[in-house]
Amino acid sequence: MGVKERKARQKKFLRQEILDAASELFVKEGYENVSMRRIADKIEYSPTTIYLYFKDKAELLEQVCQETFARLGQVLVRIEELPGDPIERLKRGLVAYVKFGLENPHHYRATFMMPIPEGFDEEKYANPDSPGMQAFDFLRRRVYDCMADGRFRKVDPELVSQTLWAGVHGVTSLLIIHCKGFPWVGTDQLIHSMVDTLVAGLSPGKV
Amino acid sequence: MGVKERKARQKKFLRQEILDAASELFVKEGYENVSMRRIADKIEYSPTTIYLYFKDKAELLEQVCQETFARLGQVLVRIEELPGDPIERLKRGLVAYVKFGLENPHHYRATFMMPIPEGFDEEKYANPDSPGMQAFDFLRRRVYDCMADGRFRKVDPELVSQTLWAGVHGVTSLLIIHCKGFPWVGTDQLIHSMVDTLVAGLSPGKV
DNA sequence: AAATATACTTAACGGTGTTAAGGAGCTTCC
DNA sequence: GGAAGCTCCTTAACACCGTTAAGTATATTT
Repeated sequence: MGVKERKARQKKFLRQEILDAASELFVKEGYENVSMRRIADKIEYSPTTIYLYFKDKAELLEQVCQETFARLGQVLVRIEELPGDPIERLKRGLVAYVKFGLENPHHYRATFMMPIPEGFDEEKYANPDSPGMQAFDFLRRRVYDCMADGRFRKVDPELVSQTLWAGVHGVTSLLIIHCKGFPWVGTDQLIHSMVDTLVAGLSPGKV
Repeated sequence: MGVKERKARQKKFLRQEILDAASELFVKEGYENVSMRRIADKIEYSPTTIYLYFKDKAELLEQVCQETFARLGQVLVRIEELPGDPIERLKRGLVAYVKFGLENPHHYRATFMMPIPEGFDEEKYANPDSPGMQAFDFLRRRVYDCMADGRFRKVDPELVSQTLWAGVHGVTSLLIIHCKGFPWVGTDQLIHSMVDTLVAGLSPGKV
């Protein structure tokens, strides 16, 4: 009587196939250029089949992005395991965040640069198990480490974490859009300038 | 023989009416919810008429955004005229930038958070007379002031300007998206934390 | 009065996300 | 064994979208 299980497996398989097809198109073409019909074509099912597995396009792409951001989590975990100065570990994490964003520009854009769709399931974002939240928790821990070590001034660690996030997000999103014709300094230069400047500004000893 | 002039005036008038209608819809509904047809409805012309005045939707909305960002320029000019400490003037400008973005979220998003449309007229952005570039020039001048006054460490002022921009852009765009459910600290707190931290990090005397 | 130019419209193309209704094929039950 | 029901998927359609080609009415020029 393993029939039920096989069917369940098959359902799960197709679901994953949809996710994979969507992700691949998404990476290549970006949010506005991947349509439900094109995804359907790719997996050789009718477009409406996708709706049996995902509520709508927004949910599908949200899942795709979650899969991707889970990989960021892995990167950060690896950094967390490395030994080192709390400041250095924080900096490494921040730089890794930007690089990850630049390597997955479409996923990054869909996640952090698009308006929340109307069905604003607040829980999704608040959910502490979501990859995004886990990434932020990594940052928060690094901030606590730095404070515990006396390497940061003692101010609200939540505020500090959000400031750092906003900083690296600023670099990431600006470089993703990358207004052409603008006389940019080098990418790495800008990333490190942001990280170093913020960390310096948070350090004790001055004003 | 003022007929030609009258006609030219009328053309200009309709062009402006299209811009105004687009801007109003844009403010209320955001990029993806303002369609050429809805703009046309609003001014009681057929949709195709718009194409006699603007190449496509991207150009129309770009013009709308330019009009809006020209207002940011005015705000910054006013700040530039105020007396004060170079650091204070810089900070005021940075804070004004974020507030402006938060007051015009859809325009801000269209300008700095959307992929450049395919017709990537590089000159448009590079053009030093564009409102965006003028705003950046304001920032650049403030940075030079701070350096000349010895209030900033002497590093590449271009890099510093871009770092500051990325910082305020990060706060602005994050607050515009404003992932619901996330335990944000206060808006003003975050803005000032970013500005103060960056400025502190750029100040001489440490590290 | 005829020809031309201007300003606008109608109709259409090819695309989009999404839903309602229907149809095969398998499972269950009388 | 056959009827009923359930699962999974498809076809067809709706209501939009940006954009273009072709046509029309009005005003200007010749």
